[in-house]
Amino acid sequence: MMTEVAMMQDMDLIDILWKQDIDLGACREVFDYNHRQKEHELQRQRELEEEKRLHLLREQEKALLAQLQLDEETGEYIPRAQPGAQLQLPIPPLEVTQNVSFTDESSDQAMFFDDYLELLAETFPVAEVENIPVSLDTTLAVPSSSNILMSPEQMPLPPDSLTPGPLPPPLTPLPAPRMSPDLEQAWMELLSLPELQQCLNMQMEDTLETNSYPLPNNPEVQNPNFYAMANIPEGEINSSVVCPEFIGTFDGSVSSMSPPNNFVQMDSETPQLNSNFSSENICDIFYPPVSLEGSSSQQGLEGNQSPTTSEISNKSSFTHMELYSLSPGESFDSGNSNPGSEMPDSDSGLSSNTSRNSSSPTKSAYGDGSFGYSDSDMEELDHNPGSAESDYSEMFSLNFQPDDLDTPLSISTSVGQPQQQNKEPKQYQMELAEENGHSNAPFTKDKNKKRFYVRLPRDEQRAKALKIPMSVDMIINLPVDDFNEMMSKHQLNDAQLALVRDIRRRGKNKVAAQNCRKRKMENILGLEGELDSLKDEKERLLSEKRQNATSLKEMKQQLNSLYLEVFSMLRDEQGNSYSPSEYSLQQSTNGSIFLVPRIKKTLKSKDNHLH
DNA sequence: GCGATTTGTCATGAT
DNA sequence: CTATCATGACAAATC
Repeated sequence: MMTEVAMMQDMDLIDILWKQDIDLGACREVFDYNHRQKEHELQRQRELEEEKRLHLLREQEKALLAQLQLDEETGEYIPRAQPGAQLQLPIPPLEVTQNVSFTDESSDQAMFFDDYLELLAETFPVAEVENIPVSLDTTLAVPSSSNILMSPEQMPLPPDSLTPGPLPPPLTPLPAPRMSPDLEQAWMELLSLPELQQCLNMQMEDTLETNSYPLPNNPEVQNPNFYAMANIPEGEINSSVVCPEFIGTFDGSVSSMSPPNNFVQMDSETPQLNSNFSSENICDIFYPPVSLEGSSSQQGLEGNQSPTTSEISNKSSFTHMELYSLSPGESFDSGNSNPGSEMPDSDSGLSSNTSRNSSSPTKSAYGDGSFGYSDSDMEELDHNPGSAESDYSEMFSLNFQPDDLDTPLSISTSVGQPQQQNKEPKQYQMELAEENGHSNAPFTKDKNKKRFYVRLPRDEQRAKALKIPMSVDMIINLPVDDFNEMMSKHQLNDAQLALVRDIRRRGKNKVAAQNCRKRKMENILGLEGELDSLKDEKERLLSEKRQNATSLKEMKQQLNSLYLEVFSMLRDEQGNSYSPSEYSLQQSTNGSIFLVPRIKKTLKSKDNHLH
């Protein structure tokens, strides 16, 4: 507790410094595409200033860290038993500063990673599409500007004493980003969706209005951050870049993670607030797990690591730990994920050398709790590009899917989360890709890996992702009047409205399809029953026919026998019997009976009639 | 792994 | 014109 108090004080100092930085000129303009070059210059100047500030901060933090030691299990800082060991790391303090600044930004209450994620989720959909490219450019143009807010570690550039020795190695070896061009292209396509743009614009306005952000004028500030955050997944590497410390600590893993150029640049370039924000978020996402997990699943890896690296990791984790300890990790998961669960993934990622490490943590953050979102995200991208959550999940999933979820998954499992959760994002992405019709290689690749989990209702996921304030049941089942009334009560952006309409349409159509199939089945059953009855009727009639034929035949026989009997009794004038072959008996209309010769039969009958 | 069935969704036409 | 319903067709999921 004592340590926390000290930390808070330190954070206040950092916060002040940070605000100063902001005042100095960390403006949204930095993100503006047009202002890139200007910003570039400004950033260089800022870098110098930042370095100075960083030194001050480092000293302060060092002092604090010297007294504090991170408890891996609890994630809390406690008075150091062995102060000497950790002294070497100035970087961790930097992270602390970041965290502090981060918290300060949010407000009195430290803004926790979860909060940021939520904010991201809310704002991202709104974020202007334009910002994205801008942010990228800016990042490229001004790599160092972020330093002010960002921990020096994050900054790739500063060769200063600030950067610890371990950092450089991982960075340099970083292979080309694993993100395939296809992924980037897919992502760009998503971003370029008109719906997404609308969403982004809409939400941007909303966020600006609602946001009590310390920076008064810069909506972009947030956007870039969010954007950067959103993009992070693509550039898993970026995260590593952003938080070189951890990377450095983790030998192979970090190296494996190659930050995409854009992402790296983005991180560095993002304006102070943004940069800090994004960097912090990223760091938080990735680091916390490391620090927390350090003992558990990653131990093996850590064990391999040199003691210095382990110490570094611990220190670095310090900031993250604080964040987690302070911030309710649960909130973090937009869906339901627990910070701890998330942590494992991230840790696994970090500890594991796989490039996904960074990505996995992010995923876990979203995916664990909200894999449901992943689907929604997928679809949201289709329908609603704006939803931050969806973006997150997608981005992560996209980034990670292609290569290897396996390793991270295993790690995550060690942490305690089921692998399935990790896989889910992929699956959702798959769906998304398919649904969207963006059958980019990354998306379609993994068709083999199909969902093992029970799929959550898509529309509910979508609704969650877009934070639609009513239940899907209500959306679907309310009468038109009530539905319109409800819609009028909630101010929804275009994306939300479109989604609500789609949900209602799909829901009703689903019911209609069910009824239709039910009716069809009923019709089939009815027709089958009718067929059976007709068959029975047929059988009955045939049987009756046969019976009638039999009786008819019998009657004919009786008649014939009777005829012969009568005929045999007839005698002519000489008393001879008539031959049945020569004569026949016929009855006239008046009832009299005539014996007619067969040959003359007709003639006789005529004669009889004539007479 | 494959085929059959179920289910969700979309497109389209009717109401 | 819009919303809803009905239904065939398709694809994914499930058995």
